[in-house]
Amino acid sequence: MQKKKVLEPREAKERLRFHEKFEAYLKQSKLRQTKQRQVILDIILSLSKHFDVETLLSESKKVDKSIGVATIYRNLQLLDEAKIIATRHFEIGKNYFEIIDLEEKHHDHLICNDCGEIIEFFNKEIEDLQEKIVKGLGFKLTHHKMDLFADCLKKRSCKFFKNKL
Amino acid sequence: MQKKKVLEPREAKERLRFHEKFEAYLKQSKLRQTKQRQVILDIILSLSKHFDVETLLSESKKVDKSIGVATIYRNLQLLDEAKIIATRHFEIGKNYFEIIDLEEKHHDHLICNDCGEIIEFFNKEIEDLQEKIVKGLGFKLTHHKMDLFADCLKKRSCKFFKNKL
DNA sequence: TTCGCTGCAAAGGATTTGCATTCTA
DNA sequence: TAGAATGCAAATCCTTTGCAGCGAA
Repeated sequence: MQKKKVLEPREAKERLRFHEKFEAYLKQSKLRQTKQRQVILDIILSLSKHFDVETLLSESKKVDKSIGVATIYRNLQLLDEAKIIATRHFEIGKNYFEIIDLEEKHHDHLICNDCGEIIEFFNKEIEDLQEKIVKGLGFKLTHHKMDLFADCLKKRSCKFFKNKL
Repeated sequence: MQKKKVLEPREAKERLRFHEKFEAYLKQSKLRQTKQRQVILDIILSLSKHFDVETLLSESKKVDKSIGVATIYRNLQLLDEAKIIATRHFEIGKNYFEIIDLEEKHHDHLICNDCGEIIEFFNKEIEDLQEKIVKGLGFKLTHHKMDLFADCLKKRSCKFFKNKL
């Protein structure tokens, strides 16, 4: 099993590559580069890997208070199409978005019951079993969603626990 | 791996057991039995195992046209607490509900990309791997959600395909 | 000078809530 | 009879849309 990924703050060089990827997508789709699009992607890259609309909107407004919700939603859709972010829904009625690593590695999620922290992991054995099961039922697997919910055994290192101190 | 479960129409005897379970929950919680609650549970038991609010509401209205949405939602919440149904969210913005078998067997889902049909399955190997992964990350698994999305290889037996004929 | 893009506000869809009324225990 | 449950409508929450004006190419 793959080790827990440690999320480092994004470096300038990496951010540039995301901007280039978005730019390329815009050009290819004959869409325009705008100030707002730059700001939104900038903010996304400064947020933690998993974020919600509310956070993105309020952070974006700090840079340019005229940015509206509609622009946020329209561009999240665009970034999803450009495969720069992926849309997730861990709970009812609320969307989460996730920055897709440039290396494009698939992974599943472990969600901490105590603090809601999301940990990514990948396990080849499970992926293989999924293929096998689906095939056995007469289908061809296209994609999947696997979220594991768990209690933290080392409460001291849990974000939630820290907040209680 | 467990075979695909064939869903038989619910027998009167089984329905009675669901009603008894709900009744017991209501009594224990010092809540009241009402005509609407009976109707709603009746309808749920007559629907396919996975259903949505819209279907439940329209079917319930056929029995008692005065039943309102609020009552439906309030009772779905209650039935969830009573562990008679479970709330699911396969896609954004729409909830699905699922009748929990009296035998209470856990299972995962395969969702057909063609017709949306939901097939249940259980695989011990995967369950064991999940435990192992989570433990390795310093957590204790409490529950999980695994949904596999797939294309149907036998289009002829696909609900979606049939509708096209 | 085009259109795509934006902000705003209004519209939507799903779910919830407030309240007067009805009804169960 | 108390207070739980209901139906209705209004209110929320999140997201989408329509439109006139703005701005990138």
